[in-house]
Amino acid sequence: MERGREAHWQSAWAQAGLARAEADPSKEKFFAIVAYPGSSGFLHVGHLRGFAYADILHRFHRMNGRAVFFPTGTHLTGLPAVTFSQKVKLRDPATVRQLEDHGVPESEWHDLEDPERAGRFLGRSYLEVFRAFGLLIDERAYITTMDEDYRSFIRWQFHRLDRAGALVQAPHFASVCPVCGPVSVDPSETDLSQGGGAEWIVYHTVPFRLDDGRFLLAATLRPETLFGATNVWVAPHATLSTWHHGTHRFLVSPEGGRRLLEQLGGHLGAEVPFEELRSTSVTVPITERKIPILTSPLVSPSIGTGVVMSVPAHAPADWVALQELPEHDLNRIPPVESVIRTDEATLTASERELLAGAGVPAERAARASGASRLADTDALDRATERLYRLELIRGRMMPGILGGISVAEARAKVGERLEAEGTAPQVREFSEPVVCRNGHTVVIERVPDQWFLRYGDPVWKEKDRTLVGRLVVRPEEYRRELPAIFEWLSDRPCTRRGRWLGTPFPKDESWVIEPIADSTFYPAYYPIRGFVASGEVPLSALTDAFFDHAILGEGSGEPSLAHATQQAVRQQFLYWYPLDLNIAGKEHKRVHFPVFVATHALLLPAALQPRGLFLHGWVTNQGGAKISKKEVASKGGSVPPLREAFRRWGPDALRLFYSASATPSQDVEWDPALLDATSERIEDLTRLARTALSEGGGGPPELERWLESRTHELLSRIVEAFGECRMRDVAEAVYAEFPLAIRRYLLRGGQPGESLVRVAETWVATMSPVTPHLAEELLDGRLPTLVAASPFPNAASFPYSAAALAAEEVVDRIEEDLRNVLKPAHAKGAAPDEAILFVAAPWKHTVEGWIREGARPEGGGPNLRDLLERSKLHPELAAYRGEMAKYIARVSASIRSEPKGSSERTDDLAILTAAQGYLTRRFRFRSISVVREEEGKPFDPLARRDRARPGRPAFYLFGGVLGPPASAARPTDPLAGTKPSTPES
RNA sequence: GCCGGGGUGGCCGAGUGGCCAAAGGCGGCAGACUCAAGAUCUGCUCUCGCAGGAGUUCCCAGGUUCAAAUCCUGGCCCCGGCACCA
Repeated sequence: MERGREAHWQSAWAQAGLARAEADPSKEKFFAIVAYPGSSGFLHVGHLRGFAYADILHRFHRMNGRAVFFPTGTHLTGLPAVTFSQKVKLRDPATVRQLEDHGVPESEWHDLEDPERAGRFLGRSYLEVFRAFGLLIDERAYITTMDEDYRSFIRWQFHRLDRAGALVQAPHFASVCPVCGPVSVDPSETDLSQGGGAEWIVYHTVPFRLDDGRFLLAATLRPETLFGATNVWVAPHATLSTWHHGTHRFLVSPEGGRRLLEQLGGHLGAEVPFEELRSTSVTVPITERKIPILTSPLVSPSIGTGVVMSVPAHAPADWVALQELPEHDLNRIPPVESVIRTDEATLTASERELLAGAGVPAERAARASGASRLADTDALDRATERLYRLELIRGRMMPGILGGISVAEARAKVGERLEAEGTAPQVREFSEPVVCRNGHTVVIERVPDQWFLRYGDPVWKEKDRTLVGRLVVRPEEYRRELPAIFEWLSDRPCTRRGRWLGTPFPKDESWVIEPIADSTFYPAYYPIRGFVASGEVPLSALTDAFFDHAILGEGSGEPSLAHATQQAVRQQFLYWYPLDLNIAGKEHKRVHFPVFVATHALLLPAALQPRGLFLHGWVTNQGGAKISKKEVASKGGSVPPLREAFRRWGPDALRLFYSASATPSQDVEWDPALLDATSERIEDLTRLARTALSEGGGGPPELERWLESRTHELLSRIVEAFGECRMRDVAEAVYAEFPLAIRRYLLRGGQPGESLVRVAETWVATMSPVTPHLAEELLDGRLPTLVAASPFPNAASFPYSAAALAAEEVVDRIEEDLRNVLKPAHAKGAAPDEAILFVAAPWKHTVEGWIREGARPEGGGPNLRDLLERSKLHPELAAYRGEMAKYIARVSASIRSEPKGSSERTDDLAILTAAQGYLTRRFRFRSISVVREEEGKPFDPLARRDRARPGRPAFYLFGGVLGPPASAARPTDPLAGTKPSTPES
């Protein structure tokens, strides 16, 4: 298709008003959304997959006579737009290149330095992309989350949540930049310049008591190993801070002290040089053992509390540190003994390898990993990780300790016991340094008065469960997982402090509602938005009373607004709600979907609950990773920006690519070569469709019947697949199997004509949901309306004939059999070019029917004797009784593994006679004759004719160099250079 | 660790007990058409096979069954999630 034609059809759809959702009580409705995109930058090819699915479904339902509503919006809440505007301000090179790629004139850049304006600008750019992609979105309902009306809606929503008791305040830990405020630590590094991959590590602490009542507070991931503690480590030349918490005094490194202060409060007191403690010892909690304090370079004061519990039997680093210890220190520590055992028999090969040799486990693991000095940090880390993991999974405590329970249990038990004493708080830390955009180190801080949504509330959860049980969820794997996701769903912080975009939290405007929390219920606002956009409902009327009435049917509505208007709003809402389908990428599995479902479950009555969720995979780069913005660049980048993708392949190729290259649940790998292939495929189909739509004499009636039956079959399958959102199956049927059927028709000698044209028009119409531009282009001028506005083809308008399908299968089957025999023959240089086909005698039909009746699914065929007995009741079969036994024996063995399917009785003689010309041409034979098995005296030296079965004729091949057949002179290689014989009709 | 999903031919990817040696696409090879190229069409693309067949395959090892890619047991490996991320 000429590239410009897409724009032509898009404006034709716009002119016909196809995208405009019109409530029509005489029609069923279909209302689906795609989770609206955030505003972190320009869209790329990865973003369009969900939109493609949504549009395909909306188009399908529109063609089926439903009123459809496909709205969208832009999510401006949070930091993404802030960050984007910041990058514009700083003229970040990658961002500048994007602006240039998208043709944004430099004069407008200044405007984009404002976060809200930048976000709105990005939202508008998304709409342009959607139009160019051929989406039929009703833009009258377009929202951004910073629009005044949307914020009124959100305020109302939070009032309702509050009234339902869903909001609570509680202490919370959060990542915070001490200078810039709260930040989100995630791989997209929106807020960060470093450390997006950081995880939270939660350390247990172990308080080692000094004689004067102070505690040396060690941090550890494995509190259960305290039974094997031989000493405590601090860094050489360390100075320790005193952290006062409650009535207790703890000695920790200065950094550790600050961390505890941030997370747990208290205050910091005197600094203590380690020298003061050098010769003292401490008491291990629980065991009450006395152990020394020693120094080692293995300790980093900045990690944890800067104090380390040494367990040389189970921590490779401790073991190695011990080897480097001066004699006089070594003498102070108690003997090293294992406190955890692992059962040799349960180990895998690689685990056994880790624990090979003699010594305590840490010693073995260090040896196996090649770590002998503290300087071997990589090897030590490896040894540590493997041993920790192994002992956690397989380990049990030694029999004398805690009764030999498993390590996992022991860890929980020891942790609990320590905490119960009030002297062993947990301390959190990032797994790697995290640095904010402005270069400050991000820390974890306690927020005492964080607002939460109580998703964990048991009463609420019960409502979730009920709804989840009723939801239609695709794909199936996700449906299975969903109940578990709701079990895990727990209270979520729903507000933030800082310079985020968003709606101020109604109960306390010093907070801003957090991005996930303000996008849980918004589909309910879409049906109303049109009234606001048109001015029918002024902003001032968007009060709680208004929404109570419009969405919940409660109260009498907003007094300042005409009753009739409010009735209309309410009707509109009730027409479109419930939402039929919420479509989103798999990243929303645990983010958006659960809270979307939960909020609906809480706020709406059963009849208005959402009906379906649809989760799709990503578009990934060639490594299988989700596409990131960095990869998108017109030059050199592996993923082109959308404008260029549309220019190169056209929107239809992209849409087909998204639907056809993987099941919706799977990721599709972005591969330009595949896009090239897809767009070529569209060209192929175009040619085929044009041929099929041309004038001509038609084909033999039996062939047309077959084509129509195939069309019937395919249409049923397509409609069914649409209904279950199996878009890949749709694409396969429409873009692979349908053309295959048409090619077969042409190959079999069918000509374009009335029948083929009707089929081809139908076929092209089925393309309209997935490749709408192509469909319009091909049927341009042939339909009274646009294809997108015409009814979806109906299988019932094509007669279905099982006999016609069965007949074609007979031809297909004989082709396959002939090919099978010809292949080895040709390999040997033989080239038969004449064939006699023997059609099975009528009695075989009868007998084969009996065999099928008698075949038992659990195996074993019918009894030979019974069948022969039965045949005695049929005098007309008497003559064949001899052959019959042989035939039954041969056939009943193989019949079990044949399809039980169509027992359609075929008139093989008529079918093959009709296909004679085709077969002759196809195999470039000189002649093919079809005879009844029992008739005449055809040439059959190999006695093949006995093999004939109903639907599967026997044959004898001869000619070429194969044999000395009836006629003598013929070219030795009839395949070479021979023109196909002209088909007789 | 816990929860979930997986491992299929050169590649992508269908396929949940029987025409499955396994759809479809991509790639490759060959042929037809053509002065030629391209496009298009046709065939082939695990091994063997002068008669429609046989052998060995769907991560590995066992098992159930007349029959296993599909069910069961054990193992190995991979991916995702478990956070103030839309």
